[in-house]
Amino acid sequence: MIAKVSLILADTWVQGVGMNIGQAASESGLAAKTVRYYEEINLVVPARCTGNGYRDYSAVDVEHLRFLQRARAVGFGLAVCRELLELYRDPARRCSQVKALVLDKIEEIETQLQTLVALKFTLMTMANSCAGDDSANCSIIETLATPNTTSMSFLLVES
Amino acid sequence: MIAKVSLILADTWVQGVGMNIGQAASESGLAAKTVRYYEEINLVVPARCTGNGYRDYSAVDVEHLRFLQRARAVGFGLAVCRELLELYRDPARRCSQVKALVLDKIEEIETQLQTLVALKFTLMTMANSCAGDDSANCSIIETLATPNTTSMSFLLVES
DNA sequence: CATAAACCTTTCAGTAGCTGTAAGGTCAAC
DNA sequence: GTTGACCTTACAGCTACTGAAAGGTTTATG
Repeated sequence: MIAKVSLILADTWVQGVGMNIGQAASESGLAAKTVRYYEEINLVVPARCTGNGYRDYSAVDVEHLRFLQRARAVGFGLAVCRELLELYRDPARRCSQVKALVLDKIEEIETQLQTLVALKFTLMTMANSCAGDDSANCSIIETLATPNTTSMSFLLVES
Repeated sequence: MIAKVSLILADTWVQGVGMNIGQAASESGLAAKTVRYYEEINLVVPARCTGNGYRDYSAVDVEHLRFLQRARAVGFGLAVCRELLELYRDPARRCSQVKALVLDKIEEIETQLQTLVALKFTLMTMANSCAGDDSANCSIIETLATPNTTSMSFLLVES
């Protein structure tokens, strides 16, 4: 009897209730490989069809995938995305927790911006002082080869 | 006779002529592990002491390591660093080749800057619209969960 | 009904540029 | 002689995927 019931359950469950990975991927804006990867690291773990072993994504799964896609698109790393997703799922979350993560990220980006602006300035200084002709004399190469306090000194700050 | 000569050569060559990796690292501003890595990928390959197998860096090796340190510090990837180092070593280089690499890098940084500015803008918009209090209602979470044409639409450009 | 295209599955390796760890050999000083 | 600071190799891990190989399933078409 038990075996029979199991068989019936299995039969009715061969074709998944939700969608295959391809559709979940296109609906969430992620690559199918990325979606599999998110399962591997336990971010979004779908059900499985018993018949063919295909992944079976529910509407909620896709919602979570889309959430992750957006969180990644604004620059959060996967560790923070995981936190954000947990907060999203948690009805007892506090808004301040979310905001703190965003403010941290803004600060991080601010730091990156300052670094990039400094790099750009240095590179433009180099380029401007360089003839760019066919000779072997190159002020850029010289700057890279020789300690030059004028144009590279501020880079010491980040070391 | 031959064996004897070899032994003499080995004896006179046990202690390297240059310096050990530790000193080469500190003189170039790189970590010793990084210097070993640069050898592994054939960027700077030092001689070896025959006695103990220690790496033996010449003054020229250290010059090259320092060059790489500077090139990395202004943001070049290792592939471009390799090109720059080859140009540095090449007396037949043309200055324009060097300048082209720098101009490419400036353009790349410009793109990154634009991306980061856009991200920062989005995140600040999110943060500003968020109370950051103890309630579960959070406009940031809502923005990430729901397609919001107002604050996230421009991110579609980079996809 | 056969077959080909378009799906799906797993596993492994690779990307960039290191960094950490383990397990050990060598050297200089006290 | 022994302690501590150096050096060696080799392997694993980090981020966030991506590509490729080798195969099973489903669907559309002739």
